[in-house]
Amino acid sequence: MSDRIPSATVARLPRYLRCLSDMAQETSTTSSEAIAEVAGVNSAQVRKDLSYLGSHGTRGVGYDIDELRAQIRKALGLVSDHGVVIVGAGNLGSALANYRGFENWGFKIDAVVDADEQKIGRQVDGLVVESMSDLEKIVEERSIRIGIIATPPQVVQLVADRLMDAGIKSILNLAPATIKPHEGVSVRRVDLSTELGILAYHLKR
Amino acid sequence: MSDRIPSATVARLPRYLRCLSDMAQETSTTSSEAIAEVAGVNSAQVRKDLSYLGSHGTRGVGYDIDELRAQIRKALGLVSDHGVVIVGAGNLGSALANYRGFENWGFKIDAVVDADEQKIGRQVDGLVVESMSDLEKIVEERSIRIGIIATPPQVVQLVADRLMDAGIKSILNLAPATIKPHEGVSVRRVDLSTELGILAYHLKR
DNA sequence: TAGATTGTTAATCGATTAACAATC
DNA sequence: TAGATTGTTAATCGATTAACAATC
Repeated sequence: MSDRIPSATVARLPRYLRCLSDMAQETSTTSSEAIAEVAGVNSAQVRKDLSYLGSHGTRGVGYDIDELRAQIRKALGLVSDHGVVIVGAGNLGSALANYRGFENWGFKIDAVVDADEQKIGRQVDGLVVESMSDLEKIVEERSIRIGIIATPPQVVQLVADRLMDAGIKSILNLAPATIKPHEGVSVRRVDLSTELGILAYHLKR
Repeated sequence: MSDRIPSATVARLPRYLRCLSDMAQETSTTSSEAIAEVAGVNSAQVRKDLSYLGSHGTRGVGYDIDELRAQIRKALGLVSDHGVVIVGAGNLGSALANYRGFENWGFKIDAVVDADEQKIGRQVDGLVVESMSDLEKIVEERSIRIGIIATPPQVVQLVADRLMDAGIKSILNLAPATIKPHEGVSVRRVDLSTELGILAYHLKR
C-alpha cells in the first residue's frame, strides 16, 4: 500500500534490513546516522528512504530497531514465505540452493530442476534435482511464483518463457543473457562477468 | 585518457560488449537501434554511451562491430590479462572458479584460497585450493590486483583488509557485508539475497 | 530547558531521452 | 538525390543531499 517507493530506495531497503539485524544485538534503538554508517550511504538518504514507509522514528531518539525491521519487511513484502524454483543445478545453481540467508528472509527453495539426465536425482542441500520436463507441473502444483535462472545463456529466454507461462511472476536471472519479460512479470539480472568488467575499469587509474 | 565516463555508462558497457559478441556472427556492422533492442535500453542511450568512447560510428551506416568491441574493451581496460584471486572455496567460490566467460574477458583466476584445512588441496576447475595463510604471499608473488570475496559475512572486512594490504586494487564482494575500502581501492558488491528481496517487492502488486 | 534526531523541503546533481542537424 | 543513422543538444526526469523546523 501507500505510494510507489522509488526503485533506488527499494534497492537499498534489503541492505538496511541486514544492517539492522547486525545492530539488533547491541541496542534496541538506532539512528539514521548509525544506519548510514553501516550501510555506507548518506544519513539524509536513510531518512528519506525510511520516510517512504511512513514515519516510524522518534525525533530526538531515533528508530526502534525491531519495529523498523518489521516495517521494512512489510514494505518489501517479506512477510509471507515465497516459494522459489532454481533452474540449473550446475555450480551456480547449487551454490544458490545452499545459500543461507534466503530462509531468513522468508524465501524457501522449493525445487531445483536441470535438463541434464546425469544431474537428476542428485541431492543438493536436501533437495533432489528434478527434471526440467516437469517444470510446469512443479511450478503449478507448488504455487511457486519466483524463479532463479542459472542455466547456460543460450536457453535463458526459453526457460524464462516456460517459467512465465507456468505462472512465475518474478525472475532473477544469473546467466549473461537478456530476458524479454511478459506483461506483469519483473525480471532482475545479476551478471558476474559484467561486474568484473566494471571492476576492470576502476583498475585503470 | 579521455574524460571520466559516467558510472551508469560504465555499468552498461560490458553488456553492450556481450551483445556485440552475439551479433558478430551475423553481420559486420550494426546500429544503435539494434544494440538497444538486444541490450534492452533506449537507442539514444546507446549512442550517448558510445559517444564517451569517441566517435567510432558512421552516420547513415552504423557501427563496425569488431572495431566497436575493441573500443569498448579498451575503455574498460579489458585489453591485458587481469589476475584474480578468489577467497572462499565454498559453493559460490567454486562456482566462480568454474565460471566460463571470465577468461573471454581477459580475466584469469590465479588462485583460490580457503581458511578451512579440509578444503586445502582440493581441485577446483584445475586449480588447487591454497591456504588462506598464504594469501599475502600469493597476491604479491603473482602480482594479483583483483580479489573476489566469497566467504561468510563475518570475516569479510578482515579478508578485505588483508587483500588491500597485500596490494589488491579492486574487490568484488559476494558476501552480505559492507567493506570499508582503503584509499584508491574500488569495491563492488553483489548480494544475491538483496536481489531476491527486491524481487519480493515487485511480487506484491 | 538543552541536546539530539527526525521528517521534509528545496537545491543540486546526474542520468535519460526526444529531437534533429550533420553526414554517410 | 533519398534514406538511414550518427553525434549532440537541450529538455526532462529522477535521485541525492544540505539544511532546518519540528519535536522528542
